[in-house]
Amino acid sequence: MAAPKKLPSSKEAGTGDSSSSERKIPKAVIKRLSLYSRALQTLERDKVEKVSSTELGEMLGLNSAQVRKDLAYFGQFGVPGFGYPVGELREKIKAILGTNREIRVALIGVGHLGTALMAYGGFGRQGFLITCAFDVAPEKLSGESRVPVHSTDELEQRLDEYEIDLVILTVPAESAQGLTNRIVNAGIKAILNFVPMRLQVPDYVKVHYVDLAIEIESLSYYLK
Amino acid sequence: MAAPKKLPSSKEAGTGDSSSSERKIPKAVIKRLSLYSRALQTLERDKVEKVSSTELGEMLGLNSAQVRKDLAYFGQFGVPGFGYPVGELREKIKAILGTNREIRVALIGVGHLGTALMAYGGFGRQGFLITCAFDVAPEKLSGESRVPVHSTDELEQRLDEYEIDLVILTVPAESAQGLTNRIVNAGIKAILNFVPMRLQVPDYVKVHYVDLAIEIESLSYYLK
DNA sequence: TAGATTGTTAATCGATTAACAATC
DNA sequence: TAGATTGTTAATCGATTAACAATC
Repeated sequence: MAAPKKLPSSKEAGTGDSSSSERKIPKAVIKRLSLYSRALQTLERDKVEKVSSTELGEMLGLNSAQVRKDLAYFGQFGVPGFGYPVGELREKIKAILGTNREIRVALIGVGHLGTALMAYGGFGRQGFLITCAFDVAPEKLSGESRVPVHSTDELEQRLDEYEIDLVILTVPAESAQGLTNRIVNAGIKAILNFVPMRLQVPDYVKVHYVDLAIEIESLSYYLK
Repeated sequence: MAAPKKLPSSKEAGTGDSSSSERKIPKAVIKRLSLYSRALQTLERDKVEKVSSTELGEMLGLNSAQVRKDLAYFGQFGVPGFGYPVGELREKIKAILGTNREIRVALIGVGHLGTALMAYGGFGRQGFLITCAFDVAPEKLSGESRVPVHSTDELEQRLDEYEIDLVILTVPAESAQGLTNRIVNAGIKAILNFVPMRLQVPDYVKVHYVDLAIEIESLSYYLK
């Protein structure tokens, strides 16, 4: 295995400037931020120009205090007695999330689920572009797909070539860890993992797990 | 101060008792229960006969105290100085989850994602059987599919006919609430919802949300 | 017995909600 | 000004972790 490349250069070492003075943002807040973004998108489409924390909370099933507190982590976006300006707030949230630009995504594992995710419109709508895909047997897939499907042999150079930011992993469990090691070494820092297993990654890599079998199994507890 | 209240729970062995006297089980515990189940399945396959809370925790990235506490909600499954018997514990967890029997599932909305989920092996492996599917245009789909695809016109009678326990919802947002009302009226009590919107349901209906766009958008926060 | 590991209580940590002065 | 709603602090609630007596 090749040695890791460019880690984020050590600005943080010793200086302790930016990150130490900022309040730490809870993970749950980040997740709600993109809920807010989508709700605001809907309001914008409907030509609504302002929204209160109570209204936004009702749309999403959240407490109004929670909405205000979440937003206040990042600045003063609201106007007392008035509410929040819809368009402006959405832009600010997108900037915070970093989704005010196109995010380039690669998908590894073009099976049933992978194919469905490539065709799924929900990603593109939020500014995510599945740019290329990988599979062990690309030749039998490339015709079907709207995006190029490459061999996993070419993983490292293609991730670089396409300037990929984020990887969606939909491969068999046996190959998941090996591929993860390779993409991490290639500099990928965010993985959306559909493989039902824990991935070992360095601390600076963020993995989100989507575990369909667990979702359905834990649901069945409530059937009784 | 009064008499001691802790007693070795030998009376637990019988039938389930009234919910009012039971401690309430946190939602997070239920979700981990099915993680335990799957980990134990792996151990069983590998002919491992006992496991400690520490080992189980390491497999899943959980604290050993949490593992013990989670399991202790439901009884005394472990042996001090020894650990937990793998096969027995798995059986008990499956019984608690209610997945020690076949759970019959219907899928509504045979688009890309629906098709992928029908083909996805992970459900069947945990005892879930996708028995039938529904779509507004069943005729162009039924040939492709291994399970019968019915018109949504026949929703109520077919859910009854197939004795469906649980519904997976993969339809466009516009039709989601209407269909939800119908399946709830037909007696369905658990929904796995892939539609990116909140569903209005009575309190006794349990909905789990899988929101792919949110997962990926909130990931991108960590790219910077 | 000696060693290991449970079940459980107490301590800690984090997240949600209520309340209200500030302010538009 | 009068009414509305923010931002923020304090209170509450819930979940995780540490510690250890019980016990196999």
